[in-house]
Amino acid sequence: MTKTGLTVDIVLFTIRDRQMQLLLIKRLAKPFAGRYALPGGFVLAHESVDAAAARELREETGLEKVYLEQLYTFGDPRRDPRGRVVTVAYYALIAPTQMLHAGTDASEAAWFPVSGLPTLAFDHRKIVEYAHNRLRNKLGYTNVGFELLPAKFTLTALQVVHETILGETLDKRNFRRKITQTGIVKPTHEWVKTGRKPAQLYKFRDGEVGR
Amino acid sequence: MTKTGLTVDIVLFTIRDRQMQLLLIKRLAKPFAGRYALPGGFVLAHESVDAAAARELREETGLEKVYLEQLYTFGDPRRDPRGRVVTVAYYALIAPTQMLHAGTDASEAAWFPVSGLPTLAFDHRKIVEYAHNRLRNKLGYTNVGFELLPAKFTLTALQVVHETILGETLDKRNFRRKITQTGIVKPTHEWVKTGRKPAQLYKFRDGEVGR
DNA sequence: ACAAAAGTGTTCCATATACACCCATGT
DNA sequence: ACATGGGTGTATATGGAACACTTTTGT
Repeated sequence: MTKTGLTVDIVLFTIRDRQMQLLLIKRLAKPFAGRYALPGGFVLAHESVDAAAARELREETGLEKVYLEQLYTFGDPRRDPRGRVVTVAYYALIAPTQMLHAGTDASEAAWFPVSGLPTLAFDHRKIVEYAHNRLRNKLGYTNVGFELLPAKFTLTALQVVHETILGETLDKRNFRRKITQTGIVKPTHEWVKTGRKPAQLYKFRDGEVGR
Repeated sequence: MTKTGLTVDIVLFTIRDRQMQLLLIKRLAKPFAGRYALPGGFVLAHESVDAAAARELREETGLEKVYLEQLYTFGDPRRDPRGRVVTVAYYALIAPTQMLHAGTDASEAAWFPVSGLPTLAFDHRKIVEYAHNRLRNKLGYTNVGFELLPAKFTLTALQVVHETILGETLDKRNFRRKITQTGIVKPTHEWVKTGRKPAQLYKFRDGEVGR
């Protein structure tokens, strides 16, 4: 029974300034010391792989109870110069209003727009692309979009989320009709002064959907 | 750096007698000796996880170059009574015309309809359900259906594939129009006497798509 | 002759798309 | 007053769903 190293890596997305952004951490240790990499680390002996992903995310960002979904497992024997390390990749989504607490190890973490990433360690570039694709597809048949917004949001903010993920502009009237007619959002009757004219806040159908 | 056991398991589907069927192998060794399980085994030290899946499938069935896609990684620490073993699950599709060669280890292999499986070893029941769902979904936006047919097939045979995967009957005229109008199949002008009236054989768009 | 599977069109409905103006407020 | 983002309706095109009969052959 051969044994292998097993890690998890997390692509943590948010939307800021109408751009998809993701969190990278500057590596302190070899290999790839000084390079940016995805948050992640080794799976411990007695935890599930899913739990390892949640733990690493918590340790490196302070985030709990975020949307976290397994992506794909990358198992090329040469993906890690230390030797055989298989990684199970996840992606996570948070609202830009959620703040991060610095990790216990004071490594340097920073947000980067997906369209302007530095050179990444390991095969993390490939993982990011895989995650970005998954997110785009998933937007079409699920409600993942809401995970990138706070509990209450304007319809324009929701549209910006969709436009940013899809990389194309959408017609305002068609978008609003589709969203409101499916009953997926409920008006809160609260109003915010975001631009000039106040906008109504909406919330996701049944409360907060696991946030 | 903790190390864990790593296996691959393969859900090999085919369609026979208008039923989804999958291949199971009776385990000889402990744990779960005597129980049926999915074909699979340990990932070797220097092979990629994908290669391990292809190798196990070849060793246990003689099949090469079949459609093989990674599904999901199951990492509950209690899923294997021997201790920590994470498995990367795959699913594979073959035409019912493709014959299997018995594996080198003369273990007992048999086809079972998905709707009448025996009790399975490990968490393999969960893996099968995951694979079955993936296949159903994937049929809607890809051409996986063709992987369950020989290179040349009648439109009725293709419809049976779709009906069997979806578990519902489809309208013949709507189905044929959709298939032929997208140009996804080409008529071969060969005819087979399957029922009473001869039926035309079609083939998938560009040759054999990796079979 | 009859049973069995092959083959073939049209209508309707739902959903997606294209498109432009007025409104409330802050500066 | 004007600039900014919020909010609203209609017409057309497209894709999916419902629906029944004729044809060819083997028995």
